[in-house]
Amino acid sequence: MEKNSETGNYNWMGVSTFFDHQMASNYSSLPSIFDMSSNDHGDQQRGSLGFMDLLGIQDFSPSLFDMIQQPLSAQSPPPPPPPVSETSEVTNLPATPNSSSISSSSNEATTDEHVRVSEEKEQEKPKQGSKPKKKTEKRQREQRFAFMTKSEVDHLEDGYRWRKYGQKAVKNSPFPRSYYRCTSATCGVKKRVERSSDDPSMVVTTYEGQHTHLSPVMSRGSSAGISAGSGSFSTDFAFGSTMQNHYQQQQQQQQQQQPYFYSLPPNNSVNYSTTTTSTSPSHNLDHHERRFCTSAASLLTDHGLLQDIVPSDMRKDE
DNA sequence: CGTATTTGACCGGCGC
DNA sequence: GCGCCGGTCAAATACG
Repeated sequence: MEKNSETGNYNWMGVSTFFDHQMASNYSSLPSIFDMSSNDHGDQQRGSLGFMDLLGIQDFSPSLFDMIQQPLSAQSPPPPPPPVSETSEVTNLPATPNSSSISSSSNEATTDEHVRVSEEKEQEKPKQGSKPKKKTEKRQREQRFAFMTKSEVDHLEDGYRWRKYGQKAVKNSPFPRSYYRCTSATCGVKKRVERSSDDPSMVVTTYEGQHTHLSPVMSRGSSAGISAGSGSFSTDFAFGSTMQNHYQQQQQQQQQQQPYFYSLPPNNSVNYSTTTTSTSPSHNLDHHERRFCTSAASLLTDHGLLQDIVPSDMRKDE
């Protein structure tokens, strides 16, 4: 299991958006992305993730698992392993998962999401498996990007196609962890999906590696996703695509900051208040709250758009 | 028949 | 060294 000891500090950024079905319907051209309630195979539902795909998952994270299991420890150097369970989540979230509203996803079909993302630079890990490869080299992992999503479905649709290659029971959790790999032959991106034992309504998704190709959805309807800038999801698309390029550039020049996270559409789509007020059962919208945790200090110093979209109290890292 | 999922076995890392 | 555990493999199975 990876340790977060090396990760040190996490800087959390929170982004919340809300998703309404109507909006989703406007993007029928991007079926899978918004298909949160449809049943894929009868029992397996799919959620949507929109932005992630595109994230290109580049450099990130100490897995959320660590964050969850050792909540604050990552942020506070002297890790006093709180016997807590999910305090961390609560702590970092503007609205506690439970209380939060969202919890009660008003619409079944919809999904409220609370997302937390952790970022970490991990070393690349040689493929393990039957054949040992360079075992002398310290195991390295792909960069990871983890986040939590409040969702009823485990596997969030993110625009890419994934093939499940394993599932394991997780210690101290009644929920299994599923392992997925991008179906693209040349793409080695992997992702793990598991439900938080502390809050079953929360799905923890960890991406590892970066896509070497555009998402199927993007290639097929990129213009729709990017140009249509009136919804959080469209934002996600734009975000994702740009992020990919953005990160590639970053990797080359290793600099940069500019929390590109989210180029928000003019009118809304991002509504933090909904996150806190979503508690109201009568709410019709699905809420998505995404939290990003990045180890890049630079991202923190300059919040860029985040300054506008993220409530100060959400930026705890500061 | 091709593709995706399931699931038990296997492997390696890590803590004791 | 041993056992636990996370992660992956790959054969079997399911599905369209």
